[in-house]
Amino acid sequence: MPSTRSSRPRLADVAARAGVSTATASLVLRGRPGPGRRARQAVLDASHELGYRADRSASLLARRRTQLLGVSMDVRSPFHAELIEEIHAAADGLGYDVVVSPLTRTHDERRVVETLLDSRCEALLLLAPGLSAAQLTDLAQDRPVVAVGRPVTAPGVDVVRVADDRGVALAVEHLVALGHRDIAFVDGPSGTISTLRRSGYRRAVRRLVGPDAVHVVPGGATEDKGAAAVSLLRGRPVSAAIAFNDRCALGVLDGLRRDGRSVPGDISLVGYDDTPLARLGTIDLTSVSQTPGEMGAAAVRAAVERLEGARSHDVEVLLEPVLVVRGSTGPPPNRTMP
Amino acid sequence: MPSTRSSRPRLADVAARAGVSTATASLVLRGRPGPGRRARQAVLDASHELGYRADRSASLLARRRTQLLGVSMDVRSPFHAELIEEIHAAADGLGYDVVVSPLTRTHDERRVVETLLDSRCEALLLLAPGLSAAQLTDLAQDRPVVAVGRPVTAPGVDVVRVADDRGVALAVEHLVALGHRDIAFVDGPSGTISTLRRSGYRRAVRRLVGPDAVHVVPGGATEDKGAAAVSLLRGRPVSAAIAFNDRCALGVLDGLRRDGRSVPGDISLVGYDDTPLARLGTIDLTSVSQTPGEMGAAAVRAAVERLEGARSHDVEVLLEPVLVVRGSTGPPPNRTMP
DNA sequence: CACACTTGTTAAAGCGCTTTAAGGATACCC
DNA sequence: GGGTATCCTTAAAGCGCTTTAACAAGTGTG
Repeated sequence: MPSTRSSRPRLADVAARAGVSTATASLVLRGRPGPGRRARQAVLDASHELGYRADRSASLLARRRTQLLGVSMDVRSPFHAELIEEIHAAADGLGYDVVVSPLTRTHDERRVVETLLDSRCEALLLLAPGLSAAQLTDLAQDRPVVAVGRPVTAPGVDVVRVADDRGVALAVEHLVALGHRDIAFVDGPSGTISTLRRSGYRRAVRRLVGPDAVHVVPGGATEDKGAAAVSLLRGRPVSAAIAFNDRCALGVLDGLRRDGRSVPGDISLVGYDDTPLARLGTIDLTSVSQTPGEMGAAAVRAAVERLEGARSHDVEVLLEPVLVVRGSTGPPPNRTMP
Repeated sequence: MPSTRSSRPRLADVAARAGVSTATASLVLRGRPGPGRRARQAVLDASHELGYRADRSASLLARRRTQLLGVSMDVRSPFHAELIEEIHAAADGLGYDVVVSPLTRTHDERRVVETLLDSRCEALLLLAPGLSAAQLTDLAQDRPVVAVGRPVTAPGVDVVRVADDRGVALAVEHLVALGHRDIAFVDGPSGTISTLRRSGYRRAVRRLVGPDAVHVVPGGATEDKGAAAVSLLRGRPVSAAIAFNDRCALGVLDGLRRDGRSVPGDISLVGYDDTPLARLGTIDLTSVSQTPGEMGAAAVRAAVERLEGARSHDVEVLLEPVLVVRGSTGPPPNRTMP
């Protein structure tokens, strides 16, 4: 009996209209081999005429595999937004679907993970997870877990991140190539990431300029910390600065301008993260990109490899950052380009 | 038989362990009346010991109502991010759950809506939908549809938005109260929203200053348009400007500073949207907020009213904007506060 | 023409939960 | 002690789809 309710058509309705069983209809609609030309066409027509769409809950429930990847994200982060796009696209290409659950005031990471698991996803991609290594390992007991963008050592958990030290080194190389020799680093907040970036800076400057050229000033992750760092930049002749991230760089930029120093005329400036902020016409900041495209693809790949049994050992995917050159860097003053 | 698979525990496992039927277990776990103290406690204990979590697909499938609200969002928009937070919180409070599907390069609005419908959500909250009025009306045939933040006239569709003209009027009132009389409006791109904001400006200025004080200069929605508008501001003595939105305001701000004019010393500036950008320490822009908290709550309320049969006619919820005063506005130069 | 093979199709058994109608206790009253 | 109202509890029937195993029907063989 075709459903008389005004609700959406059921698979049974399509099958009835096509004059076949629901089994055949199901096979056809998912492009599985089996049904012959006649049946196939009939089902397709019927489905189209009825405007049929499979009920996802029912499919998921009946299917062994769900082919669903659960992604947690900080809904406020533009970087996560970019990652989501890329993850979506990459998953699509591999026949997986994505369910995202945003971290909000009312839904902390634990709750988000639960929501994700409740929707039967087969793997978890956690963007910059705040969970402890132990919690992550625990989660990874029952399904693949990929930590994206956070350097964490948790057995069983795959990690996809960008080489922070290499990113800062790129910035140094760029500035040195422009002729700079007095390059300062405005440090970030204490933590793994700052440490990696700072040591990347140290090593690159030592190598390319000399051991005495290292000049790290305290800063932070926000504009005000960057602005505050500007006064510390006066102690030594500095023709360029690399900031911990774009927000910090923005503070530095603003502080410099208030001081009457022009960027990049008097001083060149490099940020980190390549946020939309950096791309704004009025800011136009040279910045190090974490290549969200690569990260998203790598994260999906890591999860799918595990799911399809192609790998059972942990992996850490270390991606190469890319320097995006914009208007905030140029040759140092009192010098001409070679 | 308790499931021997290593998978998560089933309801049947909990029931078995508690020594009751799955029916009782289900009732207890959803806090429904019926089961007595003993059974209740036994189920709760068993569930806890097993770490049981209900499978969402199965619940949804079995339940009549899904109590699910589908939300589409532009994953890049910080404003949408705020809305999502608020919607989530509001829905939570009314016993509804939210499934969000982000608009991305690979998933346009049509596809997002389909995804949402496939997950059995009972109503659609579309943030700034791009669909035509006809398409929206069509969707609203089968379920409540709420258009959030876009003024659209589509029969059957509820609309929740902020009164754009009132927002600009607030800005004018604030500036006039500070003593300004020469207030320019940097216009936005052509469209409904610009029209509303512009006319709000016109009416407020006519009323509070005089018919000749109206001064609209062409602008746009982005920084470069704002910066370009600065030169047009020189023709007339202007002590304050209201920009179409924050991004445009940012351009104006930058242009003014380049001209050597200080904000708010020489000229006061007001933006629109109260984006995180406006809150940055170095920008500190007075701006009109669209009150995402109110919008989210109103949108959820609109959907739930329809779902629970409390209303069957269309409704347009027009919210009052709020002016957030920051450092970019002050008294005009050569004047003392009264 | 009986035999094994394909190939196309379907009946029926779930997936894990909710819900309804019916069944068992228990207690209370006349 | 039988009747009945009150509580708890549960068996069983789905929710809409997928999948497996079995079954027709058609194709060649010996």
